[in-house]
Parts: sequence; structure tokens; C-alpha cells
Amino acid sequence: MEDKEEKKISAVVIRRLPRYYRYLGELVENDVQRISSKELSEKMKVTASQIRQDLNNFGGFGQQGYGYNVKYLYDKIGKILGVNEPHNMIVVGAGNIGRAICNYSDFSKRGFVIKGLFDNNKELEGKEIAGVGIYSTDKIKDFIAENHIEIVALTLPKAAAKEVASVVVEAGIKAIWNFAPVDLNLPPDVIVENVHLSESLMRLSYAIANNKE
Amino acid sequence: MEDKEEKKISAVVIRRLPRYYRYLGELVENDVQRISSKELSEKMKVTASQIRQDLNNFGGFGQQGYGYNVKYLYDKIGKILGVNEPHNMIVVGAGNIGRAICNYSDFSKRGFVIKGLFDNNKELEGKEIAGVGIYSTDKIKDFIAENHIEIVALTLPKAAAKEVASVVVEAGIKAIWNFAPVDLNLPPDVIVENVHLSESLMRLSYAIANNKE
DNA sequence: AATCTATTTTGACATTTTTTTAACATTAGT
DNA sequence: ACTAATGTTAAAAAAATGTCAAAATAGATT
Repeated sequence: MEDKEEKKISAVVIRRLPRYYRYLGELVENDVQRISSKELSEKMKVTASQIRQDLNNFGGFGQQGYGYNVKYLYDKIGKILGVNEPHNMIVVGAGNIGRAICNYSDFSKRGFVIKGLFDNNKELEGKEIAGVGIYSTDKIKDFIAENHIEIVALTLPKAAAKEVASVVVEAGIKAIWNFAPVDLNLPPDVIVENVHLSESLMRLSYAIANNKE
Repeated sequence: MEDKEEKKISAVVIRRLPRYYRYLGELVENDVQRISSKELSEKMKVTASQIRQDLNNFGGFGQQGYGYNVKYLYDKIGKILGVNEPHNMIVVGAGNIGRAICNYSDFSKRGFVIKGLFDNNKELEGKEIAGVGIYSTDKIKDFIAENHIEIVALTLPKAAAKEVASVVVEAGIKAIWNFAPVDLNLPPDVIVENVHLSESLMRLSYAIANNKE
């Protein structure tokens, strides 16, 4: 076994990285050259120790007595997160959320390129939204093969989401961004990132009910 | 100090509750009367121990030798999450995400009642989306006071989100559902639930980059 | 320009806290 | 009486925090 190097990074760490990335991006924009874990921790309201610990999972990006070079660290985290190279993506379901994703230019800035929007509504076929062409759902499989699609966003009702999920997995897709309120049970090598708005809202309502101090 | 009963429930537990609630809801729909933590754990792919542990944070809802009564447990969790009584809500920002929220009927089923949609675009004023009236942003403060609004959803660019956040907090709002890619730094008694789509997508791209096994 | 000193700050590790999993005694159902 | 399954306690694992030696900087001094 030559996998001695493969230390698995825990999910809680990964969950924090994009936030670091966002803050560092703002610093880059403001031409800040360097930052210490202490300073960053104050901005972000986490402990400096955690920031250093998290970063050291991937190697030492800082320098003692100096801190971190902002641009360098930003690029490093970007690379870790895989936003240094483009990812082709399609969206299935041309409802409001599907359209919102197509319209949201931040994704393409980060290298997430939306190649097509799919919907069962025949009337939409041939039209486009924010420059993204709309196609009939039955063309998904071919489209995936022909356009090197890596990510499929599902913005559909739950039954439809399940169906489409198995179709695209058959077509070789390994990454699904799921907005339907359902757990897609897919093979273990398929990654599903869920965005469950109802659950998010319920957490908020829990907090409201228990906000007495 | 008479707060001896106030054991703080950890955030990871709360994060799991809505998912239990969803599964139990499906069981209710399918007229399932009872379920054991073991059975539920197999469906949900978590340990039975965790389910029991989580539920026992709030008291014993089950019965030894029997399991849990589905409907009873469903209602109990619903009550814990605060979805047993309605919450009035407004959405600020009539872009795609704002409209998606207004259109999504599941929220109102759960008692989240959208009373108004606000936008700076004067042309939208007076119109409505999915039965929700659209108003000018400068009317927010009065509207909150007159309509007993509890939750404000912010579906705006980050600068605008920050501005509106401080306005609504001044108006007494304690719960914000934030879709803008920014950390709203608000007083500690104001709860912010973030939905950061870019961060979600980056976690997916991290997983893609590290999906070799 | 070189050297010294005080200060800063990382990376590593030790400790503490939290979270998860396992074990089991107890209770209810069959 | 036997089985099933909870609630609870204990153990294990994971995560967060605190500590500190080593390294580098920045400033002072020669």
C-alpha cells in the first residue's frame, strides 16, 4: 500500500475553507499584502489556533514572525478547493432556483461554467437564460458526454430529482448539487452536496423559539 | 439563578433535527404507526445511538420495548423546531432567489408565511408574485411593525444586504435568513442563518478534486 | 553595513472539550 | 418468560483550544 501520504481531512475543516477563501479574497481586493492568524481570527471571529490548525492540514503556508502572504494563501486555498480550474456544469429544472443559478455570475467567476439548463417544459426549449441554452431533459445523457460535464445541479421536485439523479449517474456524473428536499441514495463514489432550504429555515425557527437568554 | 433547567443544546444536534423531521413526515404520510431507532437509523444512515442521544436532549419520546410513535415524535420535533406555529416573514430582493422563496409552497405549509416582497425597482411595486405583494424597500420598517414580521430573508447583493440588515434590526427583527455572500455582523441577540451557495459549491468542487480512493 | 535584541508569529504538540459510538440495565410488549 | 428497544451511562474518537520552542522580522545600536 503506497497510500501512506493520504491523510483524510475532516469535513468540518473543509466546511470552513470557503469562508477563509472569501475573507482572503476581500483582503486581496483591498491590496492587503500580509495577515497574521491573530488578525484574521479577529475579523472572522474564530480562534487563531483553529485557523493555523486548519491550514496546517495542507502544509505550512505561513512564515514565522511574518504571518501569511495574503495572495499566496488565497491561491493555495483556491487550489485546495479546486476553484483554480474550470468545472463544467448543467442545471436541471428551470424554475426560479435553476434560473437563479444561471443568472448568478459569481459562480462563473469561480470557474463553474454552466453549459446548459434542462427542463421538461417544451415551450422553454431553444430559449436561453443569461446566455445559457435551455434543452429538453431527455437530451441530458448525450449532452453530458459531449460537453465534459462534471457537476449536475438538481433544482427539481423530489421525485423528479431522484429520477434525474440516477440518469446522470449512469452517464458517469460523480458530483451532484442537490436542491431537492430528499436524500439521493447514490453509489458511494458519487458526491452529493445538499442545499436544503427548508431545513435551514427550520434551524432559524428553532433559534427564534430558543432565543431567550 | 433559576436557570438550572436551561441545558444548552449543541448546534450539531439542532442541525440534524430537521432531517429527522423530514423522514418522520414521510412515515406519517405512509401511515407508519411506530418505528424503532434501529429501523430509522438504517433508513437515514446514521447510528441508532445518535438518534436516541439526540432525542433524549429534549426528553424521552419513546417507549422501551416498543420504539417511537411516529406521529407523536413528528409533532414533538415539530414543536421543538418551532414549526407548530406560524412565523411571518418578508423577503427583501426580488431577484430569482427572492422569487423562488415566494413561489416555494413548502415554506407556507410549514407555517412560514411570506407577507411581502421588497425591492428597489419601482416598476415592480404594486405587482405580486405567487400572491405576495411587492413593495418599495423604503417601506420595510413600517411594514415590519404593522405585520408582526419575525423573519427577514435577504436575497440581495452583499452591500445592500448589510444595509437592509441594519435597518431591519433597528426595526426589532431578531432573525435573518441571509443569502448574501457576506457575514452580517449584528448584535448577539439577532440570529443569522446563512445560505452561502458559493461556499456549498466550493465544498463540492473540493470533493471532486479529492474523490480518488 | 553588520550585529544584536526584543518582538512577532508560525507550526507542532499537549490539553481540554465536545461529539460520537458502544454497552447495558431497565422496562414494556408479545 | 422471552424479546425488543429505550434511556442512560461509559468509553472512544474527534475537534477545538491553549501553549511554547523555533524561526523570522523589525528596530536599535554600533
